[in-house]
Amino acid sequence: MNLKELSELLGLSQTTVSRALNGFPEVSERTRERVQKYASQHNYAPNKSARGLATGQTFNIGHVISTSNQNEMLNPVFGDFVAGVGEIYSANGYKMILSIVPPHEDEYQVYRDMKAQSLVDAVVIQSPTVNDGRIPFLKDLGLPFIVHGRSTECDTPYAWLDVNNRSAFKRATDFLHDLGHRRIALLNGLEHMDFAHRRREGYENSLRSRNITLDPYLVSASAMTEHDGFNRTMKLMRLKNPPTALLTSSILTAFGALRAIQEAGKIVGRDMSIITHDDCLSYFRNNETVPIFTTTQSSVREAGRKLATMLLDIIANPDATPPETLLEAKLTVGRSTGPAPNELHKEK
Amino acid sequence: MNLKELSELLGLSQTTVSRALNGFPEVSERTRERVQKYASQHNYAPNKSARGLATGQTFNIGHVISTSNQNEMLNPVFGDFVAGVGEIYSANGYKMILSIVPPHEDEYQVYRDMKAQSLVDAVVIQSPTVNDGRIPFLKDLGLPFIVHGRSTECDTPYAWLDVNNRSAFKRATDFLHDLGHRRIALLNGLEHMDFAHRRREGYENSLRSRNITLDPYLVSASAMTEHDGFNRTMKLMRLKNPPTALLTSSILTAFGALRAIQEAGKIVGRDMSIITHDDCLSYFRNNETVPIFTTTQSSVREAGRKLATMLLDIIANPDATPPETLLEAKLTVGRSTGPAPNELHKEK
DNA sequence: AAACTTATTCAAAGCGCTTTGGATTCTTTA
DNA sequence: TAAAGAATCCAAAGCGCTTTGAATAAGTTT
Repeated sequence: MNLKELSELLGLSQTTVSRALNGFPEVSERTRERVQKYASQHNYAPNKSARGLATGQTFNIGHVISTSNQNEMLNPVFGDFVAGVGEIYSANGYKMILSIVPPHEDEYQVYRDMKAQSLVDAVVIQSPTVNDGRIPFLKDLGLPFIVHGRSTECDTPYAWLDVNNRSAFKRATDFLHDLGHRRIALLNGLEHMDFAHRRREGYENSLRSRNITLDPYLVSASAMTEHDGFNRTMKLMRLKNPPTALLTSSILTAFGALRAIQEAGKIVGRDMSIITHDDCLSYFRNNETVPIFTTTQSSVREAGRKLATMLLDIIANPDATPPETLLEAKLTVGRSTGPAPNELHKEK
Repeated sequence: MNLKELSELLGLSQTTVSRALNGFPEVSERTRERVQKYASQHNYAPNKSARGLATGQTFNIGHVISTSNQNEMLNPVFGDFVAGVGEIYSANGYKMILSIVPPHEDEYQVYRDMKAQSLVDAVVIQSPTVNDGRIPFLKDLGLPFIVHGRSTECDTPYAWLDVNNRSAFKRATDFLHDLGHRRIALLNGLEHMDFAHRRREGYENSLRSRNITLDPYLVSASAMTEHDGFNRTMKLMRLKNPPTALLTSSILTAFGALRAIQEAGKIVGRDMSIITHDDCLSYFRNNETVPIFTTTQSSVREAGRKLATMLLDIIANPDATPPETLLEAKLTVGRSTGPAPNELHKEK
């Protein structure tokens, strides 16, 4: 069923039917209703390609995921982010085009093609690094975009939505300091990632404000896996002078840390405190009456919803100044933090 | 840059340029090379909408994710599956269209629209249930598709790729029986899901072959989260006659179980054995020299690659009989299983 | 009743590509 | 050298929609 057939069926011209369905004012309510009835009855929907060709708008949004770096690791946050974004897209008639870039292939070429083929109206940049090259590139290419996160050292204005990672980690570290902890380890994500970079800044700011010098043995950066959290925590506990608290970048890492601590026969929240950032992943909720972990939390799904809304705004309004949104993470106290064990306790 | 401009630049007709780029034989190699050089030089790529309109092929594949059921829970497997599938798509010029269906909206309507709009050439069905209505629906609609998993009670033939869940769980249960375990708990996924249904069959088959009657207190079905694994294991350990081994459906659940066991001061692999199914999620590897868990493993990413390859075959060859692929999971012995504690041990 | 609005409707062009059927040039063969 | 056959290339139609500019019908005013 196409427009021609539908209009013949109705005894109207294609113009009128098209206008009726697209809500133009110059068609009477009576015929509009008749047209809509027939359309849904015969399950008519305009051909996407034809419409795209005629209007120049695709109603597609591109998401490009590069699997080249860090041995095929996928950001665990990916699923929930996409779910949040996708909700808004489908409520507004947009579709999401997901492009997986295999190892050793050029992510930039994907954007170039998307532009040349008129595949998408805009793209979303995920997992930005410090000084991310994609931002100037897309500006230059003239493809509208928004960044989930930010990119330090990128001076031109661009649209973004980010969690205030610096303040979140400053606050978390302060909280531990206030509990008496003096040796606080940071299990950070890979620090070329912008979010990890900022988290480290927050951590360092807190140390500085308390006049505590940073012990390089206490900070490490790597992929955010359970496995990794376990190994790094094991290593920390074997130090001559181990930390009394850990700050981790992901709930996955936190669970790894917890396993290590339990395996060592220690008790979390007494012998070792943990604060983790929590993206509120749907299959990893930290929402018991008293949560397992003390967290700085910020729902990545909700972030997706907000970001998508911003992007649709950008598309509708391309010449406005790029919007920016900074979300504050919420510090939620759970069972994984407690006062620093005193010297006596530590010695036995 | 469009075809018209490019052909004018080259002093050729649009026909010739189009044929040159699409590999038709009636254009000389010399002009083909010239055309290709100019095209890549000027970053020309055919407009996707125009091409789709002219050929009727979209080179899009639809993935529809419904978030309506089970309180917005996303299948944790989603990310890795999509990564595997997407690799094959992009190697073959296909794009993936991801459609998130918000709660309380009709997934079937999404398929209807995809068909009516000629949005996609085919779709992938994920997370099939027992007697999944989408299979007859899509057949009826005439939209090519493939199922990741299978659907018990669905009698018409359809294309699918699945892990042999029944044999995997039979084998795992047998393995535990061979270690002397007699009270084996099953922490299953939701049993309207086909994979969970089959896993339960495998479990029951093993019990039956050993003449062990099923204790309903030992089997439960729910979402596959860490939280849930923890709670269910806690409950099991509080039974008068607790199990000595657990069979879990996901590595997330397994980690929850492990946490519960450790928190109870027990040792995994001695006081309580665990076997879990492992989808080889990229951020949840179980690949140490001696893995933490004994698993039935099968990479969901690899499954995605295979499934995508099958689907492209179906598209190229629509009238062939629907292909079927059954993958066998690999039983990998790790540190989470050991002989059943003897009665003496159990009594203290 | 004529002139002017206003409300509806429509024919046709155009979006950028592929593809049919035909035209042109270049080789080969009789 | 002419005719036949390949090898190249091209003009134009068509895919299904939106949109421009014009036409018709109905309602209002003078």
